[in-house]
Amino acid sequence: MDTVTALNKFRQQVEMFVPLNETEWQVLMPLLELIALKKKQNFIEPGMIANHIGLVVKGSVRYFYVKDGEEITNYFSFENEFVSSYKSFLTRQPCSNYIQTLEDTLIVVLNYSNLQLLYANPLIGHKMERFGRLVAEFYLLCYEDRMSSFVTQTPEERYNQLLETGGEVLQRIPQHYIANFLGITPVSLSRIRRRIMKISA
Amino acid sequence: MDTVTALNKFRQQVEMFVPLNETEWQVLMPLLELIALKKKQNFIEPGMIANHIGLVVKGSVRYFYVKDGEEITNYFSFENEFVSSYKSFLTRQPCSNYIQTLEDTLIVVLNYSNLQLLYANPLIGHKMERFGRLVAEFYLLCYEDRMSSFVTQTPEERYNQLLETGGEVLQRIPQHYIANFLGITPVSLSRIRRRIMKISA
DNA sequence: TGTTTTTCTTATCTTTTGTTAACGTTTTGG
DNA sequence: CCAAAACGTTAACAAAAGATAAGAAAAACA
Repeated sequence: MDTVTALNKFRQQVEMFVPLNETEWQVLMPLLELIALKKKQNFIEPGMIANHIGLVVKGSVRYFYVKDGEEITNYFSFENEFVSSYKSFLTRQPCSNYIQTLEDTLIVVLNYSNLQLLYANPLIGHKMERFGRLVAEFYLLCYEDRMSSFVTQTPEERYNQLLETGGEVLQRIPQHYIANFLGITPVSLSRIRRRIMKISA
Repeated sequence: MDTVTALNKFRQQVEMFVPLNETEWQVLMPLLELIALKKKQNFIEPGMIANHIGLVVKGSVRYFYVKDGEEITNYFSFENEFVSSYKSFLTRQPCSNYIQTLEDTLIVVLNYSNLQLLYANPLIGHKMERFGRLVAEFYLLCYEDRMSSFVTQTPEERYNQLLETGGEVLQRIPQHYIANFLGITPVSLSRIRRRIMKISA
């Protein structure tokens, strides 16, 4: 994928939240960079301060912690989704997790200080603040749903719901990552799958 | 607590995110309302569209779903915290949970259409958008932490962490609500507490 | 292609949690 | 102040999940 296509996908995704006129795009565009990562490369590592917020224009990433030497997968970002260690990015504190590509991945990024400049820019600041608000609100709702699912659903219910909503993406992700995502062990997910098989068979 | 004091607490809390000059406050203030609720009254119920975002200036509330006739407590808001069914408020879809006071409670609220007017107001829109963004980002980080805790921690670890961070607020909340909040049953929390007692004794 | 690594399943055993019910205590509300 | 409701603990049993290990299948890659 060439740079122009990548930048256009970024623009298109921003416009899902706020429309941009040509002038505004000309202010924003020069501040973007394109990062290409091979499979299993890290976008961020523990100890680093997340300097970029990005949009995955091709490929996918997973977020994971290392606890007692074990990787625990926490989240994913796929094509046309934003990617960052928001906590580190927003608080300017060192990150505590990895973000690693699951396949060869292209990410359009905007760095922290440039974003602050945009927020403060009278030409485009109001609209960028709105954009930032709407993105944060969007993810707030995603997180709220997932948070609730841990309280109101059993692991089996969470897995069934993921099957319904997750779509084809699930086929591309190793199952033990999904197990982590659901808050259970890979062995336990395997048992849940067998239970479901027996019922539907 | 009188209205003036309540409104001032609201202003003070907004200024934790963005400073307001007197002119701006004079724009914002007339749009606020004060809601007083007695203990166990509902701030919102399933089926309603959340029309207000509020700040708890006195008292506390809990969020809960009803599943199979059972109340499942999901979240709390205490003094100086914002309160709303964000999903319903932001998406304009009917709410699926209750928000109910735990004690006599005062809430300063701003309704949806007034907030949209503020966002669109050239005088104060940029700053209000920023305020909205920062609040959303703040809760995003809270939710992210809680979400992670379900993936990376055991119920016992979550309870221990809650003891460390929760402070005196925990004393005021019935334990079975806390159990729900941790994603376990009241019986199980009781056992966890006994296990901890034995270890520390 | 063939070898190594990763992934998934299965089995066994242990630990934890859920479920239900009983009991004593505390709180609530008339 | 008293009766009713709510709350927390405990017990017993069932169900589910964690830990560990082994083996088969699939994927990676050289």
